[in-house]
Amino acid sequence: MKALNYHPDEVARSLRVKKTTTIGVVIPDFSSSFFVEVVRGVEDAARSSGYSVLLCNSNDDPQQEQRHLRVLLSRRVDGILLASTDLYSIGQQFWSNTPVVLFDRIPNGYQGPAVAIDNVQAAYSATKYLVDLGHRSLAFIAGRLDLPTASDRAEGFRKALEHAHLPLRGEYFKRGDYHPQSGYQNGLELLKLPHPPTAILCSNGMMTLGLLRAIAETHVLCPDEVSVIGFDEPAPDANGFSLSTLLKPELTVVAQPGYEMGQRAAQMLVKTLSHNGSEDEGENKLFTFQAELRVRKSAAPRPQ
Amino acid sequence: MKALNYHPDEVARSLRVKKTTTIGVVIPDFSSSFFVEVVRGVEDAARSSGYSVLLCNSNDDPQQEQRHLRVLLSRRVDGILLASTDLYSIGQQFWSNTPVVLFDRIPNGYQGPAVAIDNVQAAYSATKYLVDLGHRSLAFIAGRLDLPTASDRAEGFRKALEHAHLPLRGEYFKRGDYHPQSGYQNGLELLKLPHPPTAILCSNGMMTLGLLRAIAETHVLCPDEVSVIGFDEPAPDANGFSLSTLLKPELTVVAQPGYEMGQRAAQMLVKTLSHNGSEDEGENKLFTFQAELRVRKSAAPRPQ
DNA sequence: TTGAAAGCGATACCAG
DNA sequence: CTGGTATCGCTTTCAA
Repeated sequence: MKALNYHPDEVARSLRVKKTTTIGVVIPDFSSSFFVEVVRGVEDAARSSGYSVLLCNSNDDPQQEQRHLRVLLSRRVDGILLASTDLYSIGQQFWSNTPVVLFDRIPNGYQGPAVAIDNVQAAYSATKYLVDLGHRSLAFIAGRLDLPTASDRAEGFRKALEHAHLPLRGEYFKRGDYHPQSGYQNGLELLKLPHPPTAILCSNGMMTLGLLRAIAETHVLCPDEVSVIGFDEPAPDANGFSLSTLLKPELTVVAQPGYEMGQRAAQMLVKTLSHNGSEDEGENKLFTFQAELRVRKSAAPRPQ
Repeated sequence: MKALNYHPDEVARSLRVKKTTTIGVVIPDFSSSFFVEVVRGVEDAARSSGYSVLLCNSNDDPQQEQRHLRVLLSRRVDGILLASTDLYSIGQQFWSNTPVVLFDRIPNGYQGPAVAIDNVQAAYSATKYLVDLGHRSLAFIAGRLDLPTASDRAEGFRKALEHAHLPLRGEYFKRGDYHPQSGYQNGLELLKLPHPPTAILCSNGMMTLGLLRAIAETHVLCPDEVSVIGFDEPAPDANGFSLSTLLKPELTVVAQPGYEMGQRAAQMLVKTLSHNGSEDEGENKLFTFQAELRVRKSAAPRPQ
């Protein structure tokens, strides 16, 4: 029979059994290698459970995100993985009874299933690492502060300074928007200050790209004159071959386990689906990964 | 009505109207920033035409690719975008009447709709560029030679040497598999040769990652002792912020317009779908992009 | 213009 | 166990 290639109609089947064995994934930025890694993890885990993946890119636009979610719901995906660009809405409304697992961007106090890293801790230890290297003038380039990832990292930075009894100077605290241009712009401003910082912590990979460009253009020496730690590997590292290790100074970063986060999020969702929505399975809370400080060469002891 | 959030059931609709407004995309490697760029282009173009995207990663495994295609067909996607890892099968069987647009990897003599770059030409001009810099000992790291992308690039390399009346030495022609490890391994072998080449052309981004690592480890100076040109940007360049420009020597590359290729492929597919399968619309042939040689610093005149 | 009925291709159920 | 039939939620058609 099937030798003469017959493919059972999955859409008819889906209509009847009321499930599509499909999960929807919404990410805010397809240029970011962090989110690409997450998607890779999701795809792998989903496939190995027999699920297909509908991929959506909101491009950090709340309207597009809403439209994507509507489409996914219309298509009757069994569940949704979401890194929302519009957390306020997420927190407020419950737009459906389709299970959702949030990743990376989680509203404060969110009770549902989610996976993320401990951003406060991650930024704290990166900052402490710089302090321990002797730096006293530390700058921070923040992301969109309406997002917990950004505000938590800022919080971690603040806390570390406080514990070290170092002042937090206003001109050393920059607000970016997670995109490369803002890393570049804020980087330039920091480097051209009368008293530039001797170390900069940058809140994500895209902005780090911009910051590195700013450093290159101003011919400031890194790490001799300024130390840099970035969040995320700015480029995917395949099989341990990471571009970050080949950069002018090898880049010291706080690396999030993107692939594992994606895998885990997908697994949590699939488990919820097989338990058929029985919400409180114990697994249904926030799962927190630990970020890893990858010490390379871009952060060095404070120059004299 | 819809104020009380009602989402029309797209799966029931699909069953009735016999179309899903969904396209399937199968890529061979999710670590490769080239394919990620393609997917980004596909996603954008698809969404703007109202299509959703089912994403599949074959991981360069023919079996997985077959399974993915079966699933996509079962799910009644309206069309498929495919960079196949198993071109022989593609050329032979016509597994369905679901429209397919091939991208990047096209069997020789394929008659259907497809988008790619002129790989012979791309490798030819990169090689000629090296020859014009005075290099006489040129090496080439090939990809999987069963793939036209790989064999065409090899062909372009050969042709350029021939036109320059330069010999093609066996130990300078390496076979890789498009993965980083093979770029690393072959790179080491080349660099440790009694008479190492003064220039290396590397067939894709992943292998270039490996090659750069080999160069770093052996402390060979690039471009002073060996010039390097890679295919593809090994990292995504977001809004003009490319990591390649921040590498130890800024990397000279042959860049494929991945995003545009993805867009174009999706557009071709969508057009075919709206013309309802009337095959020969004039648009339905191979669309060829031009690769761009991005001259930076990793390729320099031959050392004395 | 509006409303009722048939049917898309599977599954699930019930009777034979 | 085998086979006929209702059903999923929508579009389409046809009749009123």
